[in-house]
Amino acid sequence: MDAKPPLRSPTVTDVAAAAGVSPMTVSRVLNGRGGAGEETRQRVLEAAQALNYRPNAFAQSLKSDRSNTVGIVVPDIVNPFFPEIIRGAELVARPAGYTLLSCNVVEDPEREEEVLGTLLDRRVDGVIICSARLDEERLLRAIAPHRAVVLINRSVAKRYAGTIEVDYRAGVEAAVSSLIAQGRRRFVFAAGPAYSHGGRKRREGVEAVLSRHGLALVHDLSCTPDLQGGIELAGKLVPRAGEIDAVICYNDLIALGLMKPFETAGISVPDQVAIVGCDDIPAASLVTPPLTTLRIAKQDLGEMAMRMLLDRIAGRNAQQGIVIEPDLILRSTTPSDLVQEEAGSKLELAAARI
Amino acid sequence: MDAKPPLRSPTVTDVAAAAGVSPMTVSRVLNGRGGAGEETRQRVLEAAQALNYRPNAFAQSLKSDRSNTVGIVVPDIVNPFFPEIIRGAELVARPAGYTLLSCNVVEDPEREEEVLGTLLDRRVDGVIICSARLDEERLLRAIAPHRAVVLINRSVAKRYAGTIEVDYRAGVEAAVSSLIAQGRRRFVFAAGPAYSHGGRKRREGVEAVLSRHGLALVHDLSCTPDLQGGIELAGKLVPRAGEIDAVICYNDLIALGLMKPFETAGISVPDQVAIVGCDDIPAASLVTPPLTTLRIAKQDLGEMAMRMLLDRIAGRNAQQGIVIEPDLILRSTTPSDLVQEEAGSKLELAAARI
DNA sequence: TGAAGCTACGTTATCGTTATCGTTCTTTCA
DNA sequence: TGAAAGAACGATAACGATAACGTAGCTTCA
Repeated sequence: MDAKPPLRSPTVTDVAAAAGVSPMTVSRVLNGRGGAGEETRQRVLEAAQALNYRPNAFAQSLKSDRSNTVGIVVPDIVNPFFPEIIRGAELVARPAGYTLLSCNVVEDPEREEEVLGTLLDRRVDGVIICSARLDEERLLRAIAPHRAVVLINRSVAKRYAGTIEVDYRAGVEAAVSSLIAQGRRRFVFAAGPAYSHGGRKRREGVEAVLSRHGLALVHDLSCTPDLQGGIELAGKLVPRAGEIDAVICYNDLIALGLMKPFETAGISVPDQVAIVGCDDIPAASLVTPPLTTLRIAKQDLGEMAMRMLLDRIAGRNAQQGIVIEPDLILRSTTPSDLVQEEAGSKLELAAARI
Repeated sequence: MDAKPPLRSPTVTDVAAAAGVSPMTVSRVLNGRGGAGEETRQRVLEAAQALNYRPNAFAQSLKSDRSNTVGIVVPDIVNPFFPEIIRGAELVARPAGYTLLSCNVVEDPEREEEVLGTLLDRRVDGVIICSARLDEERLLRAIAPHRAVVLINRSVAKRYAGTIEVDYRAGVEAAVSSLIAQGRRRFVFAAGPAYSHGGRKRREGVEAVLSRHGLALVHDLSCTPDLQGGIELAGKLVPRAGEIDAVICYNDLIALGLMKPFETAGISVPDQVAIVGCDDIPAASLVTPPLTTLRIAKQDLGEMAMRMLLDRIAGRNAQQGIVIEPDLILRSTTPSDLVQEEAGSKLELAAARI
């Protein structure tokens, strides 16, 4: 129990010496490949146990050309949307014998490229990329050398990657439709990062419904997809509050960022201005008034992505693209005759769209 | 640009062949060790570029016995406290040439042990462990084989690991003192995981101040350190609301979890019951009323931990233990004659304690 | 009884990199 | 002019694990 940091960890050779056999026999025993006598097997196992032997993953990977490691790249680990995805992915990866390497890109395309390179150096068996911010060409170049790729919220030619997309467009259409039904006409779209694929889908959803009603966006403003972005955006919107009556936000963080400044400025939500978020992060239901938003099954998303990735690594490219539908969660930042009960309330989108 | 997944990635030998030199020369050039002629250098660099060569990290690690990888273990990546720490750690690790392997333990000691083993298999050069949940003996056994270890919020004999601790005890004392000054007498401690070291410190802080005033805890209840835990705890506290006038919570999530049920039950916060959280996660300032809490510089914490770890990896064990002080952020879940302004308000603890 | 077949191992070679040492060729200066 | 020093590079071996093959000893049955 006197644990001093061991200068060198034991190798197969050490175990072999201790058990009085060849390294190969140790390998055979430890990998359960058979071809070793029962008595020898016991001796080897005891020796390995005694030395606290652990196979060197580098040596194994070098030989086998498989790292049993998969990567997941997220734009910002501090955004509550992503940790749940990571958790889902990990929940699937670990029982399958894979270690998950999660990489944070801090919303920086350069970093995204760099990180995909680092993952390549580590010879990951596959990568999941969430909300890739790179442009098409650089993205393709970055994923090309990878053995298996799954993209979340980004589409790309099928041969390059599997995709899982949230049908933001439909979700946003449901939200906007519901607001129009309640008489709102003067919409603002609080877009997130300009290069976001999901952001474009959301905008399409807003514009589609508006144009169907002969309306157009009053403002289309971009900001960073975090609380600070929402706060800054509020600075621009407050002076023009009279011109608007609804804000559709790229995500919940932006929406939450808007709320305090609006309250301070005496802009009442939802009476004067309605606010809709996206993602349904935990904080959305905690604030006052609780935030109307699009719920996405984040952990499921991570699990599905990882299952798809493992399939692709194994050469089974059965599922090429999955689309999941968000649920419109009506809370109190949008006016409503019937605000849903909080517990377990879900309005299936399919139903919500006409 | 026709990017089909390459069956085999190029090796030094491929580059060497392309440049008409030996593999050794390629290695020399790419590692900038000198000992290569300028003209040769150019040829090699061009060849490497053309083949899109990337050194195999496994082979390098196998030779050098260094992985340039460090691990960080957190109890729950979905708890907003931890992603900020991870981000801080990554911000320091990457420029130093290290890849960060972050592992999620889902509040399970078994998993913690398993994960430390996995990291060992990957031959990480060091590990940061946040809020280790393992008991002393198993923790020591688990960290012993690691080359360098830094513990966040857990102490252990100096020879085994560097430590960074938040002085929760002092922080909680400040919070409780301030409540007592305002006439609160009937305290509940909403403890988190029973095996949490930081939790014990917090309890000590509460009890120290209470006993100084001849008081004792009315209830000492444990729950999971997440929203759900707070909600469940509220179920127990609501019926006994008459017996209490202040709840000190293990963390903000528990505190936030209490608030909605309290509101629903007509228990007014802070008039009837004051609530104090811990961590100052973003949601704490967004809810109504905003949550009084202990602010911890989470990203700094991650950065410091990583710097300490890199020092230890390099053999510089200068800093053995660091203690950081939390700031008591007085918001509106505690009564106050002078509620602090939100922007930039910090009450330095040293000052807050008498 | 002896050839074939099987089991239980050991030997060798290999994955990709790089430290070490050796070789060749050029330069330098007594 | 020749010995010594240095520069530029190649050959070899090793990191740890294991696939492929080799071999010794035993069993089996014509």
